[in-house]
Amino acid sequence: MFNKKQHVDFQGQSKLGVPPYNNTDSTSERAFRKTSNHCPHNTACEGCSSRHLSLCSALDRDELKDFSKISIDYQKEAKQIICSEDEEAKYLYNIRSGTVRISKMLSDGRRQITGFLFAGDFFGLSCKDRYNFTAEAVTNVDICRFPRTKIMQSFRDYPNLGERVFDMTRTELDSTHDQMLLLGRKTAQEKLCSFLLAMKEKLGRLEVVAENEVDIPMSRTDIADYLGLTVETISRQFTKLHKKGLIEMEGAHKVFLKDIKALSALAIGD
Amino acid sequence: MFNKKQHVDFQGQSKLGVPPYNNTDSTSERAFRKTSNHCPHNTACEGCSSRHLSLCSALDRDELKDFSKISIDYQKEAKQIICSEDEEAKYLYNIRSGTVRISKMLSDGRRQITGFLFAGDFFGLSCKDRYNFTAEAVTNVDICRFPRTKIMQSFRDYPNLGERVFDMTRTELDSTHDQMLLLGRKTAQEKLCSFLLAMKEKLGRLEVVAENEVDIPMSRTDIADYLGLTVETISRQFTKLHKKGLIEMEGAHKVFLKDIKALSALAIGD
DNA sequence: CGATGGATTGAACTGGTTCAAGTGGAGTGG
DNA sequence: CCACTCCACTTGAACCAGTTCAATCCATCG
Repeated sequence: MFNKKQHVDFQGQSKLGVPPYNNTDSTSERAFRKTSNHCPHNTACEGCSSRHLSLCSALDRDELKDFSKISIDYQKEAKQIICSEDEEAKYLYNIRSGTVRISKMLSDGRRQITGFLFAGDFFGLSCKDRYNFTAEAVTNVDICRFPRTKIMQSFRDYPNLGERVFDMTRTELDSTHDQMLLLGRKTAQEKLCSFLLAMKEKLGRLEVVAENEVDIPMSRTDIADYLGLTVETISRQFTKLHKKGLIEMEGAHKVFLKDIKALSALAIGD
Repeated sequence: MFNKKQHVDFQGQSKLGVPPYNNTDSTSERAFRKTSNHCPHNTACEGCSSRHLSLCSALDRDELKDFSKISIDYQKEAKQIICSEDEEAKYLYNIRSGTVRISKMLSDGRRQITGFLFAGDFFGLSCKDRYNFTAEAVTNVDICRFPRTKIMQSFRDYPNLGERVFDMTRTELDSTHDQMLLLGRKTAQEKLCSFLLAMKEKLGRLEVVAENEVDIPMSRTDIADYLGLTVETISRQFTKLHKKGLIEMEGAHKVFLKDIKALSALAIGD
């Protein structure tokens, strides 16, 4: 695969499941220790530590060293734009830490967030030569960027890597179908329950927190635009779940899921 | 790529753009002549004519002959199930002619159709070992089926083929994002206009019909479940577009788009 | 010709939106 | 350290797009 190629662009997002390694703040340190999916070479090597994250386990150490050379790392502050719709799609991005939102807009400002991405996820893998989405930092983020032409060559050079990314793209496609069911057919309450459980699942792999605690990084507006609702509805549904005794809040962003079973049932409309 | 592999399952749908070749009814004959993307070996060879369709241009004639051996062709009548959610995911399916719907359900019967597939499209490409969707024949369909284990090996044997399928998967992922924007943020009218234009686009490649004619193969209920609306709303929106003079109907399934420009504007909320 | 099932139409209803006001916590500056 | 501002969030009340329920139409088929 990838021996010859015309389309070298990118668009796609996938959960890669390997949190940042060389991040120095304590949360991320703990986060790294939590996952079992760290540097597969058992050496905390340079490649794994800084360049490509989740992709590293598809490569051996020497391959990794070469592969790392084509990327650059940098930061974006919360609310900054990483790339915009219709901009030339030059790069594949891999998130090393923080939260990113991927969105699309209608001309009158209506916005749909198609996904939230976390440490280990990548995006920018499309077949078009322009991004057809906007990516923005929700929190401060560490990013790793690969020129799309070069990474397409890497997929050819390292078939395991290409195969890994293909796997992740298919997994991502699966989850967009779940999201379509949510957007098209679930009620506001079902949507919010599904969201909270999905966040617990995703963030649970990256952060060490109490069993049923979820630290939601994004605003109510973001949640609304992700679930196809308004801020007001999100707020009311939080209140409703609280009154039912299913969740406890601490500020607007820390949620304790008091009854996972009941929330799961609500999430699928049982 | 695809030199070694653990996950060999499938889930995904992609537009491949090559209509059936050896189909004998006149519509399909014309359809075939319409596309320029036919047998790339200029021989109307056995492989291209019956087994794999859209994938054939990624292979030379000998490769194609081998590749064809792993598939079997068969038919399904309208309304029959091709594969079901939670059933063991043994096959990748390629549609040779007809229309298929891919859907997901909630336990109380609410249904979301995540996509309609036509000649040249494939599905069943997931990372899970069970399908997480149901595929049903909307019209009578000719299908070509590949055991997933064997086709994964084919991707390794013929890198061009694997790369082609990867491309198609990414394209499919792109279009699911457009659909999420539609489901989450568009009004009923915008949804129907978007749908009609998308159908014109897709079917226009497969059928020879008058410039602005669209022959919609699916029922109002299917359209509703695809757009996240009810049958009644679909019906009312058809009437509304007709009264505005933007479309003309002939029976419930033949639509003439009288003003593509206006419909396009309505589709994106301008 | 009556039966069956999809499509349309009408009328009442409602979940979620819209608009508007109020609350609370973090940051700023006097 | 307090007052002031800002902005995200919450709450309330009126509204409405789309749903629900019910009746009817209409094409096909035995």
